[in-house]
Amino acid sequence: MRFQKIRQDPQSSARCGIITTDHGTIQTPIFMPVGTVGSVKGVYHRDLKEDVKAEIILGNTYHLYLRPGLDILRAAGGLHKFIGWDRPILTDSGGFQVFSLSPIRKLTPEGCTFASHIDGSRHTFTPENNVDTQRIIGADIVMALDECCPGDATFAYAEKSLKLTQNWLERFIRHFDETEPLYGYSQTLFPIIQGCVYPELRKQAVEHALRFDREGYAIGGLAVGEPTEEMYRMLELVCPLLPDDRPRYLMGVGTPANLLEGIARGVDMFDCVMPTRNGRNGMLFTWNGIMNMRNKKWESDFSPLDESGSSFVDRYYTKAYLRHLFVSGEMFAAMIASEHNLSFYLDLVRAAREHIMAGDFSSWKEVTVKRIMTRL
RNA sequence: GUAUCCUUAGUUCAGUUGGUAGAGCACCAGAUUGUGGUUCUGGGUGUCAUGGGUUCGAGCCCCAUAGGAUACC
Repeated sequence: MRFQKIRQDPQSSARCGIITTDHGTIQTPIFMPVGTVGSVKGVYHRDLKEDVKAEIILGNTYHLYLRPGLDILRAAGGLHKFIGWDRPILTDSGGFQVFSLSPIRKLTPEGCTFASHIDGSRHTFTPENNVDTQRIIGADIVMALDECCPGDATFAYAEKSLKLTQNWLERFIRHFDETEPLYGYSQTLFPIIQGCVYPELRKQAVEHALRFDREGYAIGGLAVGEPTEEMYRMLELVCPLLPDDRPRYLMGVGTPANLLEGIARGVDMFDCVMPTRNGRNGMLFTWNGIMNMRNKKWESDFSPLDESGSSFVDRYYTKAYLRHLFVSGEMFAAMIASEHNLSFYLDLVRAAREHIMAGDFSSWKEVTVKRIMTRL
């Protein structure tokens, strides 16, 4: 993997760049649709590429490890071949899922033991076997195994949690560097900066991670219960400490406003379930604001979904029709909403890139944030 | 035709010795940030079939009418 920074915004920390992987290039800032189990829910790969214009998607180690399992993934020749996606893929390690999904979990210095949310069976992730697992999945970018500390954790808990994450990171990197990719293309690994909302812990986390000199760094443990302003403060603290010539990935974030504010603070990569999950539940993000498509007000609004959107679905389907599909519980509703929202998120980061290149990102961001977060 | 039972929110139903009604679903709104097509939160939207009567007061008791169910001629 290679990152080439192309342009720095003079008024903010926003920047443009290009990530090059063996599965193609990614223009940053970028939003990465989440495809947990090897599927961006409800969207054809064809539409993801040609309509949404996704440049990279996510998979999840926790889910893929449980189903279909490593034997199938290895036999398929890795996740790219298994799902028929030839552009870059990033996999999360599953640390967050162990924290958010498993009914039973136990963290030890060795690793984390958890119960499957599918059948209750017990499993253990260690940094070492997690590397092996992500080698088998074969993503272009793999994430270190970490503990995602809750946003309201005490300093003492956050400090202890960070120690564990740092210990796991050392072992993860050691094993990663001792092993080889399995399918003939290269993989890179991003450490994850934790530290909750405590500046000294975040600083410590950055210093520790930088010792390993990796090709990119992730910022985790944000948008997990802390106020949004705290998240922005942490980004303002962490990003300047990270090397200018490496991409920064803010994990799990966020709203359209979060993306623009993150970009302004120096973030290059984002992922979030919001456009797809909230889309499935009827929430549409547009340049003019946010619509709840289930609302009665759209019942007989026969105007296009989004006049200023670039997706095929934006002009082809009407608001009244989409509301009808949601109220009727049709899966088609979720498909249309997902495609629209992902298209909007990708449009949003593309517009951000264009304004960074044009040199007017900051002023554009100020007016745009207000507009896109309006409730329609 | 006769007998018995039923009729309460959009719907399926609950409603105590008579004190002017409640639940599930639906509906209306809100939440959702490294995904379990979820889940959570808030909102009752009513001519108690209709018309009379008894009573201080009726969804409840009495009479009539309408509609429905079952059984027997």
